[in-house]
Amino acid sequence: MNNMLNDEAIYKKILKSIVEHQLPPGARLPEDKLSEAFGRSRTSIRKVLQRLALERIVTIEPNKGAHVNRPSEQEAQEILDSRIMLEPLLIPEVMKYWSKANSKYFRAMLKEEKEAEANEDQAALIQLTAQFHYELAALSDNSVMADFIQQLCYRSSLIIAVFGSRHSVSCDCGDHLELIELMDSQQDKKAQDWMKHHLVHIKSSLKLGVSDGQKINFQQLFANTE
Amino acid sequence: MNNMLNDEAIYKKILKSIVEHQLPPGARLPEDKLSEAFGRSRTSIRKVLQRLALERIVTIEPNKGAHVNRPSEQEAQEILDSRIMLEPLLIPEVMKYWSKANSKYFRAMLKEEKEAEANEDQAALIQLTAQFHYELAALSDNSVMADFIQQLCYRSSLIIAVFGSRHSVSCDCGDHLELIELMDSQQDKKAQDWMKHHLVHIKSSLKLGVSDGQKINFQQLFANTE
DNA sequence: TTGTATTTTATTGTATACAATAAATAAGAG
DNA sequence: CTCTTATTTATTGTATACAATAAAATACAA
Repeated sequence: MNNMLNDEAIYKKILKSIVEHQLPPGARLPEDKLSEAFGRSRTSIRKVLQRLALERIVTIEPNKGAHVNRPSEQEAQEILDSRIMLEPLLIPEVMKYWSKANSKYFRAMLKEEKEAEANEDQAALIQLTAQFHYELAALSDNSVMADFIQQLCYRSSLIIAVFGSRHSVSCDCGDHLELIELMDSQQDKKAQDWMKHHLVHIKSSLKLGVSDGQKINFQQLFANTE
Repeated sequence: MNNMLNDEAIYKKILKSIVEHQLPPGARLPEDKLSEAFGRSRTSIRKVLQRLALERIVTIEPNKGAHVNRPSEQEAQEILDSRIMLEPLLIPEVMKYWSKANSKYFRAMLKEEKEAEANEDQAALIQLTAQFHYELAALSDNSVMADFIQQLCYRSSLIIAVFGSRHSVSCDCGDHLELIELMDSQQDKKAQDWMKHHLVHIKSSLKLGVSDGQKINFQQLFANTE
């Protein structure tokens, strides 16, 4: 049962549901419904929602409550641009401590990715793709940077929900393997370049500039074509 | 009067006091005392403290409440290393939009810094030094990065409180002016290098490796020297 | 005294009650 | 019927009450 989860556990459950698109951008998160679902008071739920809000996973509007954040086009670009700047920069730091054990661990993760892909388990696939990036960053000896990257990965999941094509999420299982191989063979510069291109590719796969549901042209949408 | 400040205002007041070292690292932040001081219920105060905790300005230990964060040596290094990585990277972005108006604004800020220095107003000096860095970052067209830098600047203020020499805080009023002049004359590369050296200099001015009160060698300290 | 056990005090953790606000519905005027 | 204005309903905002925990002070035995 869900009974008597602590705040951290509630936080993780909600976050997971959002990252895996079970709770899509824009979804309302009413305090009393969640309170009932988790068997805790609204106080605890509010605490969790406020945390998610500070991490920009959720937005809280005064007197209107919490919703899953729906990133704007600008936010999407800023987040991807940040990742394009930062993640390649961390590669050399990661490679300093790169070991056989690391390689094995990440190859196992890629296998899971492949399985999720085979089973068309979209939720698991999204989760694993993000995990790959932030666990890699966590191998650098700078947890301040790693935590920031992790947050950007979670936010990227929202971006994909809003602006992603099918291509955005499933394209790069093969690609991730390439990186591991470059790391194994100590090719710093190539690994760094790979990461940059990988992220640029993800960014370019987004359907930016399509004004997703914000200002719909009803004239065009319902034009009489009979 | 302080009566009826909203949460944001309370947050800013507490943050300011911490950044300016009125509330030093390690200081307790009891909910009921703050609640009384601001004329609001503990609920509001808790919300603010939890926000500060997520921003790593404050630490909250279960059943022990909130204290102003006392950064470890490792945390200090990670934060400074992050700034050394990131702030020079943002300089080109900032320079794209650099204008006469910006120059004027920042020169005015430097004037305030000088005044604070002349009046030996340590609090104002610390605040202005941090402000210089994060307002500069805010000129880049990436608010995600700018917000992160801002947080690192606030955390740096804690680092200086713990590991800083007098030198750390007051050394670089003249220096900041040099940067503005490089920006005015569009010397991208030099401005970038300057920023890196500036931050490296700040880092090296810290008294790291002195184990500040953590694990004192009493044997050595009270060795009989008579 | 010194060390342990017990009580007291101070402080945080959590739930709930009530107030305030926004959204949805219903009522009434033109 | 349409638009505006009340009224109701649902939901969030805030304060407070009480429980749980940790720290401090006291009492007691060796």
